[in-house]
Amino acid sequence: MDKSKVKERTIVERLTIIDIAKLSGVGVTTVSRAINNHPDINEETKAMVMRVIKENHYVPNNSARNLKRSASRTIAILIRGITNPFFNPMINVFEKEIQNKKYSFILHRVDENQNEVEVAIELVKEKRLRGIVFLGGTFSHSREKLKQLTVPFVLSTIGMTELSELKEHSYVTVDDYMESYKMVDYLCGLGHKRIAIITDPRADVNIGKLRYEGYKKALEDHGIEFDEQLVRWMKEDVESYSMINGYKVTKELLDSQLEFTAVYAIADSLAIGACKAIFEAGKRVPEDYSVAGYDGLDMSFYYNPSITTIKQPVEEMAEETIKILFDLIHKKIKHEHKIFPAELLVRESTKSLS
Amino acid sequence: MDKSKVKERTIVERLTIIDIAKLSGVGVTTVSRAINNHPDINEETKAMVMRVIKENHYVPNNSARNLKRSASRTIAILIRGITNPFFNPMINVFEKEIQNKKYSFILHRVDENQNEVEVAIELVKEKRLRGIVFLGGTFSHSREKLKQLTVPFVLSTIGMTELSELKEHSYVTVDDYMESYKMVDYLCGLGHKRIAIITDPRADVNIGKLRYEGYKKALEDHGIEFDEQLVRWMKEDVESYSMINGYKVTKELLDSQLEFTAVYAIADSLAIGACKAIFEAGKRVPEDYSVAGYDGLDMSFYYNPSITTIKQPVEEMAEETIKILFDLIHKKIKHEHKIFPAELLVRESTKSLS
DNA sequence: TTGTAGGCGTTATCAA
DNA sequence: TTGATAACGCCTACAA
Repeated sequence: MDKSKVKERTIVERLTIIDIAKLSGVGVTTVSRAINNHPDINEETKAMVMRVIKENHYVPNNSARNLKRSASRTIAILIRGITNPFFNPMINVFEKEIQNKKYSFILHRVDENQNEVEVAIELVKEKRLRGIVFLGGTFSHSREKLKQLTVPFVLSTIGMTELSELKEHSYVTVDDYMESYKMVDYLCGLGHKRIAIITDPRADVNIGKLRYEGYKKALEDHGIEFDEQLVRWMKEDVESYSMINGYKVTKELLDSQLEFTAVYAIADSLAIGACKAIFEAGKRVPEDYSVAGYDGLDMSFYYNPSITTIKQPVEEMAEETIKILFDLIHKKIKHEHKIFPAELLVRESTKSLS
Repeated sequence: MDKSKVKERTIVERLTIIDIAKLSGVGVTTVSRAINNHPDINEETKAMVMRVIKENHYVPNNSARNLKRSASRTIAILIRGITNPFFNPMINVFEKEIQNKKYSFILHRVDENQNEVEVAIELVKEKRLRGIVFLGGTFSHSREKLKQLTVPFVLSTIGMTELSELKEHSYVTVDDYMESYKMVDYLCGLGHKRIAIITDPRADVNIGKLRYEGYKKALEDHGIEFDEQLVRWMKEDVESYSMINGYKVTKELLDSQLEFTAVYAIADSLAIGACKAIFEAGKRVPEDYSVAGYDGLDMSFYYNPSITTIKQPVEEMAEETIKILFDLIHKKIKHEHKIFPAELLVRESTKSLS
C-alpha cells in the first residue's frame, strides 16, 4: 500500500475515493456504497468508512459522478434576467414542488448573449438532467434547436406569439394580448382618451409586442384615435423593465407637454418609475394622471398609491409548470398547453375622469 | 469503422468526441484541438471537423472536460437568498468585471439548509474553480471548513461580528454597527424619542444583530431610555426581510397602541411594508410617523414618500470584491479587508418633531 | 457483504 | 501536424 502517496495527496487536498478506500482498508466499491447509501453494506463498515471520510474531509467529485451516472434526479430552471422580481415567487414554488418530488434543482442564469436552448443542451449532457423549465425568454430562433433537447421541458411565462410555432411543446403562460386589452379597456371605460403607453422597443420580444397590440386594439374598440406620440419606448441604453427606465421615459413624456391623462406601463416596475417622475413634476397620481401597470408584483400593492395592475397568477403557474414537467417525465402526457387567466386589480393609482 | 454504431448513437443524441473523430476521419486528439482552439492544427482540418460537429449537433460533455482539466477560468458567486434585490446591482458588476478578465462565472444559489462553504468546496472540485465570492450569508460555524477551501475567496457584504474571526481571510463590507448608529442618531437628532425598530430575531444572523446594537447605542448616547416593547422582531414564519414581513410587524405595532413617533427598519423592504401598514391605519408618513430604512435599494428612492435610508455603495463594493479576488488569484496579496463607508440619505419619509 | 476491473467522455503526453 | 493511449474520479457489473 502506497501510504506516502496517500499522505501527499491529503496535503494538496485532492483526496479520491481510492485514498479513502486505502485509508479505511476496504475496496472502493465499499466506499461508494457508503457514500450513496446502498443497502448491501455492513452498517459497521459503513460507519467506519464515513468516519474516515469525515476525518479526512473527503468530498466526492461531482463531475466524475455525473460522467458516470446515466440519469440524475435533477431539474434545471433556466432564467434569463434572473434579477427580475417577477420570477421570485415562482422560484420559491419551484423549490418546494421539486423537493416534494424528491428531486433537486439548479437555478441557471442565462445571460443576454446566450441562447437558452444551447445552454440547456449543454446542461443536459453535463448534469444528466431529467427535465428543464425555461422561464421567460424568447424562442424566436430556437425552434430548430429545441428539437435536439432530449429531455422533457416546459416553457413558462413566455410570449404567446410563439405559441403557434410551439404547438408540439408544453407551455404555461397568460394571454398577454387579451390581458393587456383588458387593462386598456378598463382605462378607456374610466373616460381616459389620451392614454400613453410605455412598452418594449425590441420587436422580437413578443411579450412587449403583445401587450402593445392589446393596447392598440382596445383603443380602436373604444373609437379612440391611436396617437403615435403617446407610444413611449423603453430606453435601450438603460436596463429594460427597470424603474429607472420607466422614470426616464415618463420624464420625457411630461417634458414633451403632450396632453394625456393616463399612463399604461407594460410592467409594474415601469409604472412605479412613471409615478416617481409624475411626483417630481409636482403632479399627483391618480388626481392628475392615472397610472397602470402589469404583472402584479408585490411592490405594486405596497406602493403608494397602490398600482392598478394585471396580476398574473404566478404561484399557480409555477405549480402547473412543475406538474406538467413531471407528467412529461413520467410519460403521462405528450405535451400540454395551459393559458392562465390573469386578474385586473383595480387599486388606487387609477381614477375615473367623470 | 463501426459506422452503424455511430449512426445509432446519433439517433439517441449521445454523440461523443470519438464519433466525431470517426465521422470526420481523424483522431480524437485532432477533434479536441479543433474544439479548444489549439494552435497546432491545420486550419483546413479544423474547419472540416467543425463542420462535422455542426452538422451532427455535437456538444462536448462538460463533466468530462471538468474531470480532465486541471483548472478552468471560472469564478463562482455563491448567494444565499438569491432573490434579494440588494444583490442585483452587485451581480451586474460581477458579470462585467469578470468578463473583463476573460473569465466566466456561475451564479450559485445556496438555500437555507445548506452550508455555503460545503457547497463551495464541492463546486471547486466539480468545476475546477479559480475563485469564489460569498455574497451575504453567515459564517458562524464554517471557520473550520473555510480552511479546506483550496482556492482564493472573498466574503462580500457579510456581518462584521465575524470579522475578528476572519482576520486571515479577505472581505468587503460596511460597518453595520456604526451605520446603524448613524441612522438612529439622526432620528434622535430630529427629536424622536420613541423609536421602534424592526429587526432580525435570529441571533446568529449578525447583520441584524449589529444594526440592532447600533440602535441601542445611539439611544443610550442620546439619553433615551431603551424600551423593549419598541423592539419588533421579523416574523419567522414569513419570508425574512420581505415587505410583507415589515407590513405585518408594523400592523401589530400600531394595533398595540404603543406610543412611538418613528420606525427604524433594518432593511428598506421592511420599511416599505411599514409604510403600507401606516397608510392602511389612516396615518401619514412622515407627518404621523417617520420611517427609516437601511440598504439604499433603488426602491427606496422610487417609493412615495422616498425612504430615508443608509445607502451601501454596492457597486463599488462589488468592484472591490472582484479586484481583491483577482489579486488573490494572481498572488499579489495574501488577504485584504475593506470596510466601505455607507451614506445616510435623508429623504422624505422622516421629519423633525420640533 | 465485499472487491476487481472496465468504462463514462475528455484532455494531455508522447511518439510518429 | 497528427494520433494512440493513459489518466481524470467515480460507479457498477460481475465475481468471490
